[in-house]
Amino acid sequence: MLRIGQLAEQCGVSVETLRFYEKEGLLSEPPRSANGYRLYNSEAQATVGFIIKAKSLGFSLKDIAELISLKSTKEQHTCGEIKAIAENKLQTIEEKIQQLNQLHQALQAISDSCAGGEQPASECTILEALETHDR
Amino acid sequence: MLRIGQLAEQCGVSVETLRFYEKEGLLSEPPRSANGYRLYNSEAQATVGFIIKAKSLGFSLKDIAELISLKSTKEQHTCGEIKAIAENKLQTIEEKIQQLNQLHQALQAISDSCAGGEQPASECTILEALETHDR
DNA sequence: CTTGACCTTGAAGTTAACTACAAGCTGTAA
DNA sequence: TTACAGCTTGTAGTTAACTTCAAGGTCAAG
Repeated sequence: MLRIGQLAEQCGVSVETLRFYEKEGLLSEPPRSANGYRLYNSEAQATVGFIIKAKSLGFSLKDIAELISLKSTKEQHTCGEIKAIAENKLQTIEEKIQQLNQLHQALQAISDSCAGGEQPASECTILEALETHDR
Repeated sequence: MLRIGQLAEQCGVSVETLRFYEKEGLLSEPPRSANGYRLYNSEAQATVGFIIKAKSLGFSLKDIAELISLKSTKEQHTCGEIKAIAENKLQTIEEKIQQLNQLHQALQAISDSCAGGEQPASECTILEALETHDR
């Protein structure tokens, strides 16, 4: 059984983050030692690992809470349900990428139009482009 | 001269947003009518357009404040200075895109490993993958 | 003369995911 | 015994870009 500081160290997060996850319902309330310290078992450790991994894959804490609740009642749920969440997230990521690509293209075009260099910015084409509201 | 509600309508933002931009120093304090109403001229309108356009290109309000301050003293600055800001932003966008691409690839692989469908999620490979902390 | 749209100010609320702080108890090493 | 690290709780602060609210002044129409 690990104390909170040990679990935090193992998982590479802060003690405050673990208490925060507990408060948010991502991490269930662990048993306490006689002096009131939280004592975590390896299941708790796995759950924190799950949270960190899911976060690194772009899931929000809200998403993760949903995933954990499905996970804890695996038997009552289908692979399809889980996969739908993943695919939904994939789509969100794709949309973000597309938006950023458009952004990049537009800004690149504006930036390319300006030679840069030492001449005064009085007629800088970047500033001009930013003033122009096409559409 | 436009009152704040008219300018807001013209620009497609809310009245509160305009007052917020003023408070943040993006929009200079306009003259007031006898009754204390803000009165905007076409220059103010152009500035709001500038803000909106720059925002749509991924600049933060902080970036935009900097751009506006350079803009207002164009003569003392070079195209190179302006272009550097644009290129910096382009790089940030590129980094975000790359991160999202990596994310997408990892999540896609995990999602693909699961057939989906009606079988119970007891051994769902997505949940398993989320539990696994490789690295 | 009253209704209603529009304007004023300043302060507080929103969302996400923490982070920091205050005040105090516990356990161990010198 | 006295530091000092580590634990407890609850509350407040952070960032970005607004949004909402409260309380009140202004102006044109009916």
